[in-house]
Amino acid sequence: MPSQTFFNLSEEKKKRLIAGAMKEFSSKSLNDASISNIVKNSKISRGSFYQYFEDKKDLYFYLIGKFRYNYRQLMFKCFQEEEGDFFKGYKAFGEKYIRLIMESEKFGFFENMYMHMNYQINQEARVDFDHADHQKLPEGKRIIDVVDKSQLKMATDKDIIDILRYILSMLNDTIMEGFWKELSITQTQELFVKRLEWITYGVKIIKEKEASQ
Amino acid sequence: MPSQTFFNLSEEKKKRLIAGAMKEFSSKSLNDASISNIVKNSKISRGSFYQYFEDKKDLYFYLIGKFRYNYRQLMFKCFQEEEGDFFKGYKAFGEKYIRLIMESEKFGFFENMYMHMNYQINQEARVDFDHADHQKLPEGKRIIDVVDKSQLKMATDKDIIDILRYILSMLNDTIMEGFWKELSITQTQELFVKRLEWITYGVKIIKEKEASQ
DNA sequence: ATTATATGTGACAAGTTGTCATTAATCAAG
DNA sequence: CTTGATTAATGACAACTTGTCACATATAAT
Repeated sequence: MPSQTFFNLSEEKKKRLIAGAMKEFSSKSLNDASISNIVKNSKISRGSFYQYFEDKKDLYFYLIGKFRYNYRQLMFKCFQEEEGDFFKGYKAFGEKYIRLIMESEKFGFFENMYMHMNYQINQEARVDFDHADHQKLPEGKRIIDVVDKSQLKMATDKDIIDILRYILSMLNDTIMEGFWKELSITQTQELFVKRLEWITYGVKIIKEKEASQ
Repeated sequence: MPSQTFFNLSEEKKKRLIAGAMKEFSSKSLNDASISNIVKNSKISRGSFYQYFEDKKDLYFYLIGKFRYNYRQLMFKCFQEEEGDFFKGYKAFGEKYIRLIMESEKFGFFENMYMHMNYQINQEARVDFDHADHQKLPEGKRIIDVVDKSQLKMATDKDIIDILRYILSMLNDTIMEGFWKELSITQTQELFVKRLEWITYGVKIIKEKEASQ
């Protein structure tokens, strides 16, 4: 987490630093980016940088948190609008989310983020993120409360959360694939929906007699 | 790709170098590993290293190729044994594959590989791998020829390949999760089978009248 | 005006990578 | 053998990193 010193900074200086960092991270991965470049870009001294941030990762996670769309809020809204329908709700959410990421003016940043994101970093960032606790849903409501559980085969809340989370990781995978193969927004959305259909309805043809499965 | 010079090396020297590299990569990610350590470990000069490999990645991809289990062969065998049944075949393959990775004496190497693998690296390694062309199935047979397509909803071969490939990426995700959460082999296998069931049979309860879906 | 406290600074040690002129070993042919 | 030609090995080097730290400079509080 950035130090208090950083948050005390004048808006002008904070903006300068964020812009300098975004410039670097928009063309380079976390690993290839250098602090030297960032301090040059933002015209602050090296010593100051280390007064604000522990290291490069600390700054990067801060930026991810700052520019990460509030997907929980969006997901909540989509499920609500589709009256809890699992397929329709997630479809709406996924399509909107893909558009937000791929249409963002921070395209370069997100592209690098997705292409170079690994499990380790993702988990670390998530811990950071959860800890910050920005993202509480209104009135303590949880996504799971707005999903129509009667549609799903899962019995426990734990399994429902599991499947929701798993589809989120599928969505992220699909976005990566979209960036890598330079798919259009529409193509990426279609790929996502195809996979969502697989998971929702299954890939196997079930014959009448074994339909009890 | 390593240079011809590397392949011309005496077995002793090659082994020394591979061992020195494995030592480094077993406790560090690709990014944290240093060539300086590798050449120290294997007692070769810095200049020689660059005569054998373009850079750190070049060596790393070579090792991945070398130690990567021949999953295609294994997959082929499993589908054959289960008479092409999609669920049974992939279940058998996934369980065996998880055991191979997590029981390997190269655990540290694989753990680091999985935890720090990102889309970019994965794709680059795959290109390297495909190019090397080690891994041709016997007699030009393809996995798709041994899968019972009549069980699946997909109409085209392209879609079948897509779903097979997608489940492979789900399997890798599950292994990452296993490493991260320090799950046992059995727990990781169970998680995989649960997800495979989701994808195979769908997560949604289908009522009689809409069963035509 | 005088302490405290909070910020800003760049030179620095200790590390990294990739290169390259030079030296050493190996091989082929007269 | 000996002489060239090819191929391989070497470590010093420039050019970059990163994180630290003694010091300079603001700002606030008494």
